[in-house]
Amino acid sequence: MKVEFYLLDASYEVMSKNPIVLLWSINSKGEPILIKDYSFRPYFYVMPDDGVNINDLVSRIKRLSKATSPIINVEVVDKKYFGKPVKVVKVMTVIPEYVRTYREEVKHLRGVKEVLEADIRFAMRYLIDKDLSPCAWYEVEAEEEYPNPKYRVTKVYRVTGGCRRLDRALPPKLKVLAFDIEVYNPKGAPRPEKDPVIIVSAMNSEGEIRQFIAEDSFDKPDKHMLEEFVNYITEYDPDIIVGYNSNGFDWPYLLQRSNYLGVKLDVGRVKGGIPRTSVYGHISVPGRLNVDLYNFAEEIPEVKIKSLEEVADYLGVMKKSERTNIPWYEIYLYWDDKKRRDKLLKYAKDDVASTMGLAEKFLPFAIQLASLTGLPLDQVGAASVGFRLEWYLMREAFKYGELVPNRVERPYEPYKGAIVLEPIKGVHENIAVLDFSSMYPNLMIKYNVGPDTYIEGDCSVENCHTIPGLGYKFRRHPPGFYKNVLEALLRLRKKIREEMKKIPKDSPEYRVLDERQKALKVLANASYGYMGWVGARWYFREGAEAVTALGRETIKRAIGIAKSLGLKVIYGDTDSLFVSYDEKIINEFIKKVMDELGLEIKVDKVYVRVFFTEAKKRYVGLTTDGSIDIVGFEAVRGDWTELAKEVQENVAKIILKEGKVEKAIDYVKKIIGELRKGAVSIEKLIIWKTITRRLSEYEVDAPHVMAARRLIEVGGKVDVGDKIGYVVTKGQGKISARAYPYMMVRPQDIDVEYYVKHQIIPAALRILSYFGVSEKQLEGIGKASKTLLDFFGGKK
DNA sequence: GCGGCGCTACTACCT
DNA sequence: ACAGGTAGTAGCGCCGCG
Repeated sequence: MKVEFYLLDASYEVMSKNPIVLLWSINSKGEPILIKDYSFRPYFYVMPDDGVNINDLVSRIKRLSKATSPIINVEVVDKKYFGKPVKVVKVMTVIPEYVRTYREEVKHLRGVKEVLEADIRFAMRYLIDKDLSPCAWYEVEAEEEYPNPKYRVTKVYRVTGGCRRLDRALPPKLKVLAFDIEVYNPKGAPRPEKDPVIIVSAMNSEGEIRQFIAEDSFDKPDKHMLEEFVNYITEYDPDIIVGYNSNGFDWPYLLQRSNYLGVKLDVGRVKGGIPRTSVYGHISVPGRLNVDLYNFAEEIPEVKIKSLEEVADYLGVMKKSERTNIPWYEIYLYWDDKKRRDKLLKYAKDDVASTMGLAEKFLPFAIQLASLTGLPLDQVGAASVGFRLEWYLMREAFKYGELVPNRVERPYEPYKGAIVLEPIKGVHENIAVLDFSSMYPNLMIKYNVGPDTYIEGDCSVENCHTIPGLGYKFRRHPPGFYKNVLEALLRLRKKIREEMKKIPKDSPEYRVLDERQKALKVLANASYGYMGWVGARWYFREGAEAVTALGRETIKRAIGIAKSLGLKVIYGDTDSLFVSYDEKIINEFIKKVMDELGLEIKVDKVYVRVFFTEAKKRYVGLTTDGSIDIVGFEAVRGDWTELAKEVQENVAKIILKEGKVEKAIDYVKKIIGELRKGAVSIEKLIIWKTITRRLSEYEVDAPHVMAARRLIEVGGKVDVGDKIGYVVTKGQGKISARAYPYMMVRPQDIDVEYYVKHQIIPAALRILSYFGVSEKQLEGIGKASKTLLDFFGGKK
């Protein structure tokens, strides 16, 4: 019979010494089903040394076979390695774990150059070979098996025939369960062997919220509640479980705590299977997709502090003003005081509702990324950009008959990057910002850059591109791996964008396609960085170096064209140019760039006014719709106080919109006055900085490091990657000696003068000093400054 | 013993 | 744990100083 299914995840089990691939899926009715494939066997490739008798090697490999997992097939196959045809030996065994064993033995055989594709996990191997992607629809020839109570699914099938992809864009209705735990934490960081889980909140796709609450007993107060929660999960039977930082906190805590309590966290679709740590540091729940939404929040650069409430606020899921908030270090107080428990429950409810809200925002994109890269939904978020692209490349390599290179440790080799122009400082009016569209991917395509197209030695102009300044040569034909892959990605994206034009913008299909084209763009844009990443399987420094060299050449020639047309170039960075805006000339410029350089350049935006200091990568622009763009300055940095950022933004607005320097000065003075009066709340004075290594590894006692140490002294926990919020207190000497975690400081102990001198004044002067304003003027001792009119290029 | 200077460490940004 | 280019703050060692 034919079975239609939407693939969620793949895993495998070994039954009586045979591997069975398990395809966890949803059928057309939305029911969970399991499709088993008994026929697939693990394998890897062996690359022989040059001149080795391959048949002799084959027989020597055969002799390694062991009874527990025999080598069932050894054959010579034709593949390609970096584009060159090669004969390799394909070694097949039975039990997936034995790939490792045989790999090690084969590696040491005489005449073996390399062992390849032995590090691809079995379930993923299956998906690649069968061209199956998670989060896509298929139809397979299969037979129904007797129901097995071991699996919590409606039906179990056994694959009997082929599988084909269905052209169905929309996913089935997936059951999502959001959850969030609150833990008793009187000593700061909670300890699983001592501190109980006090509340578990769960919300399902139907919008129902359930809260599980600990008992008020001294002995294992959370045991019963955790059992109830486990029951609830299996009863609701979600396809996807989402949390916020659940891989980093909730799951590890639940696992340790349940271990201590003797509660079995039997929440998967395989009876008795418990969550366990898996690849990319994510936690895998058998048969379900455990997605940590924090991974996706990390990819929003606009949000600097990635707490659930900040991210939910930014995405419009739940406004900060509408939610109950309790600082984490006070949670236990709300639990201890029974009159305040209601508030704690409300807080927990808001958290889980926000989490579900984030799921609605992030999952559509995550689903597209999963179906594109072939990584299961629960891994795709946890995998870094480099790994996502790499999985995509591995799938493509299989289709081209290309062997996947091994990951090898290499030394870091720096190379030259892009050009950044010296800006012309001051205020400029009517400026267009032009960008090359996907400059690096297009250069890679145009010059056929890649490890397999690189030519050492002589090559004629008709046959090769030569990279300016480097002399590296890349053959023109045939296209290499990167070119093939990138063209396919860009072509597909173009096709999707065309399809989108045909359907209504508010339809679910439109949204799916939009998320898909975004995912395609992410992959294409990562290709250059990936090629220059020493950890990449397809690392190729000369290629990455060639791309940046071509980029520099391209932008230089574009500047030349702009100048020849009489456009004034104000600034430029990598693939962008800021030029005087004259529609006619700009159109001519765009055309000429296309004709002469063969690359597309487009007007990204037009600034009515834009202001530069002498610094690169920093400017403020007033757009045609009246909004202010701040780029690079303190106002957009997460490690400056809210107060300083606000001051700088307002100064920028006053200057660019109204041109009133005096007004800006008065405004800054007013804020300084308020600060000195104590009228500024402590939240606006917190400096947030990331801890990027273990505290013992720091060479200098920077303020945020000292603050982190002080947090640990009082029982707090600091992990690599955490942001520490500190304030500077009164006293003498180094700032680090006076930097304390904000929750440890009373408002009257804040060193207000530090904030005047090191936050407000520098942030304001960054812009105002160009207009002749001095620190003294902001401090109060007034002196006339120039008016903005003096600075508008020659106008009167 | 201490202020000034230059260098280094560190973080976060831009494309 | 995709790249290099850049700005900026604070710490720290060193120098000179009767």
